[in-house]
Amino acid sequence: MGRAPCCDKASVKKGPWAAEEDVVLRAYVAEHGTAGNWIALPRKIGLNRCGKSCRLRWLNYLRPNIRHGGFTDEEDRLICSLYASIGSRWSTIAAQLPGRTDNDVKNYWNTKLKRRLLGGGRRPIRYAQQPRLLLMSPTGGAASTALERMQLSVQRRLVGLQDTPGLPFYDNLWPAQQSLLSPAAGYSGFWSHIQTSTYPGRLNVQDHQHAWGSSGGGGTTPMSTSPTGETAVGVGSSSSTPAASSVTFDGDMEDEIEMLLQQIGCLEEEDSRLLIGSEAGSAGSWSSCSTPGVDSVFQGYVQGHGQ
DNA sequence: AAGGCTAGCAACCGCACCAGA
DNA sequence: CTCTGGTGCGGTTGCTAGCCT
Repeated sequence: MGRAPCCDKASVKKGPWAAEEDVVLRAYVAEHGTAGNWIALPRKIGLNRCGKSCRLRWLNYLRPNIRHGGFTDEEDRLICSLYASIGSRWSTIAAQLPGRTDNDVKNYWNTKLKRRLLGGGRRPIRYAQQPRLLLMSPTGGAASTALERMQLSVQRRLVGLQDTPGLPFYDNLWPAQQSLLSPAAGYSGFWSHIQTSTYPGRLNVQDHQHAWGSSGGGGTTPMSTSPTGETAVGVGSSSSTPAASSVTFDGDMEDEIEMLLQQIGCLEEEDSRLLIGSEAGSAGSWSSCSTPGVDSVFQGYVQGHGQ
């Protein structure tokens, strides 16, 4: 049984806002503010609208100092960098862009940036003959899109992962990193974010959290090394030994990801090879990203979810 | 000129979280 | 502690204008 709807959807007006409605809403909010109750607001001012609709209209369109369109190159870079580091946290990303709304940023990403990054000239995925880094989904399948793999790569980089064959993922982290990322320490947001944004409906965070257990460490190994030498990176696999998918990505796909990462200006060429290839090497630092501020946003995001 | 297609964007939907009763 | 209402957020939908054939 679901909760009661916030309004009578059958009787409230839906669809595009009329200019008169905008005037009424803008005038009221300018004079009285929202008084902290959007649900009651439309009744007060005689608008036949849902309170949530009023709030959305105000936040995304009527609020002062809103900018629409005309995204600058700097904003493009910031959006791409933040998306790669924290995923589709549009409100967080929008907060870094004065005058931009989360809806605007989301639409801009979905219609322009994503297309620009992944658009024209995509090569078909070929199936590899040689062992390569596998970016695993929790169900054991490879991450299906270049974006997903890009996110996983960056996330892997962000937790300081290094390729050490035979060592489970979490055992491979520094103690400080383990405690930072441990759900036991209260930091579950990062993983739940990964679940919802990277693997909607496919990632079992609880399984992932189980990987630490109460004593931390052991159990599920979201990163594992397969018997064939393929290194699988996953988050919260429900299997203690994630089956290596038969799907791997050959040079073309790696080229594509490398290109994407280079396009958003976050990786030096040498670095991206370390990320994507199976060679051992240091994970580098996100602070080397050419877009200023991304590190601090990510750290803030981490801290915010750790409280 | 007309029909189909696509991109862009405003708005809706549903879920999660939080605070207060 | 539980319930309930309000809010915030991300994903999705649907409309419209412009482009293409």
